[in-house]
Amino acid sequence: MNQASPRVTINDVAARAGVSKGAVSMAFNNRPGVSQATRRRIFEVASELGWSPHQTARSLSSRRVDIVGLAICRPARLLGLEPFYMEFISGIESVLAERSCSLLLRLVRDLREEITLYEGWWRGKMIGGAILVDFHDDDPRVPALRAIRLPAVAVGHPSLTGGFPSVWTDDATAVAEAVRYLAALGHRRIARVGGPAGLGHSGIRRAAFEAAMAELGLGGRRQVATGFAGEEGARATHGLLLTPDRPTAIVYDNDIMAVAGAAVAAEMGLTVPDDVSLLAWDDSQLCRLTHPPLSAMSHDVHQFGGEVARALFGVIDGSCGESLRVPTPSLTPRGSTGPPRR
Amino acid sequence: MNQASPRVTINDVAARAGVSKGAVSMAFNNRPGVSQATRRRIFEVASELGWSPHQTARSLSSRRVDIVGLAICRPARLLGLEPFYMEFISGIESVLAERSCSLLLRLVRDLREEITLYEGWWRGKMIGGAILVDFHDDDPRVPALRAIRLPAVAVGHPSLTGGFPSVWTDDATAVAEAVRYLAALGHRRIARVGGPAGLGHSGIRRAAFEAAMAELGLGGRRQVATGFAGEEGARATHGLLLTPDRPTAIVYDNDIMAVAGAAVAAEMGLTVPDDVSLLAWDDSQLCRLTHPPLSAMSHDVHQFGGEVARALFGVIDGSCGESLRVPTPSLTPRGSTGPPRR
DNA sequence: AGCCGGAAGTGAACCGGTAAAGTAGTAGTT
DNA sequence: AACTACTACTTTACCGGTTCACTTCCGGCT
Repeated sequence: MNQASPRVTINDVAARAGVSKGAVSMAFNNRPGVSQATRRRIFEVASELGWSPHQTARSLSSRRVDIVGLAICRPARLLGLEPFYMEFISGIESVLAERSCSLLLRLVRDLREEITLYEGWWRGKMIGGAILVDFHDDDPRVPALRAIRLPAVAVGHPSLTGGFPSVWTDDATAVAEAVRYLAALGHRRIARVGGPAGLGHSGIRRAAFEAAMAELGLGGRRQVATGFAGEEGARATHGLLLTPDRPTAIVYDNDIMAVAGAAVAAEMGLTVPDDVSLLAWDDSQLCRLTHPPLSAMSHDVHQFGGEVARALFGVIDGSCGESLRVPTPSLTPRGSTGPPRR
Repeated sequence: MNQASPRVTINDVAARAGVSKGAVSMAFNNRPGVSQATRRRIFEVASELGWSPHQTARSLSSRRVDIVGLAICRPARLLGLEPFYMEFISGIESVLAERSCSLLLRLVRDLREEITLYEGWWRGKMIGGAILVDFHDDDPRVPALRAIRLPAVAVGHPSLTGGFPSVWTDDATAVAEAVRYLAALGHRRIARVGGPAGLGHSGIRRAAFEAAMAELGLGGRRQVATGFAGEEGARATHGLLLTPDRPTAIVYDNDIMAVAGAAVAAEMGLTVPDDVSLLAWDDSQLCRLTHPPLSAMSHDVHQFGGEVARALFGVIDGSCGESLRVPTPSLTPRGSTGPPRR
């Protein structure tokens, strides 16, 4: 009866198995140097005693940490809504778990806080590497985190991530496809509701939209830069639909804004897609829960997260520091897009 | 020129500041024993050298960890949609950050995996405590995690959490309020679309619904136990609305299912709320993005998360191990509920 | 018999901090 | 002057692993 089993350490296991603690260590890191028989005995004793290696001690001496950090800088209320992140995180996890790594998550309010956080985590050796998201133009994280040599993978077009290896989707091509699709349906007044102006990928999409519209000879296009929140999407949609030559199709930068846009259209007595076509982005299940279901530029966010995690491992163990492009979001037409009413 | 500045440790700081490393340690943990002047000098040197204490080493000797664990066991795709969790997490974070703690997050597939994970985390001293969510009837986590003495706070009614201090909302009262509200509007055939049968809080709500209906003398009530996914909510709604004496009001267990329910109603040509009233639960912003906006039993999930974190600190430092009830979800009527059509 | 090589295992030195006991030095008390 | 009480440190022993140089032991080869 181990009445008070205070804390069992590698020493207890070693003693009980009749070996030195070095042997136990070797056994548990399956390194050569212990016979099969001894190895087995050590494992038996360990499970008998309910011992697992103390991660903290382990990483102190081995100088590797099985934790990666992720800071997300968006208002909390907004994050909850955005299906993207949870799915992204779950994708990351799925790969981390393979290596029994864990994810340290923090929601921050601004980039300064994010920088401070990463500095602390990295200098304090709490994390082995980090995942950086939501790049801005002239992102202050780039110089700050390069300076401390934080091993990191960025999410976003390589032109934005200032030298951090990145994983990205070809948003420009996807936007062009979206525009061409709507144009092919007969739309000529196409608008776009995008994320904040300073945000890198919003900028890319914005430019791509301009270019695609120009190429098709479609003037009068309108783009709105807003947040990512549903309410902002609603406001933007409202604004667009109240203009005299209102657009007959709207492309959104995420799901939430598109859903909000659909509600606004309904409220204004407009029929989707006859009066206005709506095209969402990301394509979470949310798109299938509305009526009509939303057409979307869809991509596999879960897998995307997985690739990011894999890339990070490449950076951490130095085996690979290349950027990686994952499949371009592809058009998934549903009920919310169609030819404009005559 | 520190060409290769390999790693600066407390020793370097101590040496450079002309004190012992003990002094540096005291200064950085603002403990008495160093004069203001020395303290200041130590900080100067530290920032000059870009040193922060090595968290791993620190927690090895001080035997405290500034990390708390959270495992969530729901299908990934589903999690992304559920606004609840992100908001909950952000609430937790807001309190953790005050103590510069971090959150270790993991998504698991089943309770066995969750148990294994917590055991590993706790035995490996990776976490100082944990947050347990989604209790089931006879939850296997209870005996397993009590056995290893994991400091934890549970989310859910104390009757479910097997002795773990818990933070909970009075769902039973809220359900009763919901039912009485709908009955007062004139509804007599009220249905409920709930979460999985085995899930603790679903059970509580289910029983409360039964009781409230019985009390009002309303028979013919119907409850469906399903998942939490939108599609499941849609299917359940579909089923309910196709019955001959279809309900005139439906209460959902979360936002997503209610949104999906609204789409189903629209698809079937039913008007909300005239033909059918819909009442959501949790009340994320999603409820305000549909048309009509969804009435909901709303509560402050962000704050709820915060209380959970605070309770966990109480458990970890032994100052408090009491369960805590936070405000009961309150009715927020919007456009999706109204009197039934004559 | 003597030598070599490899497998199995030991022991001690770390990793970078914290904590607690010990030491000056200084001021106040009687 | 001797004793006490503090403050401001220093010293030293951990915390619980990993790593690496070094010993043993054993079989095979010449």
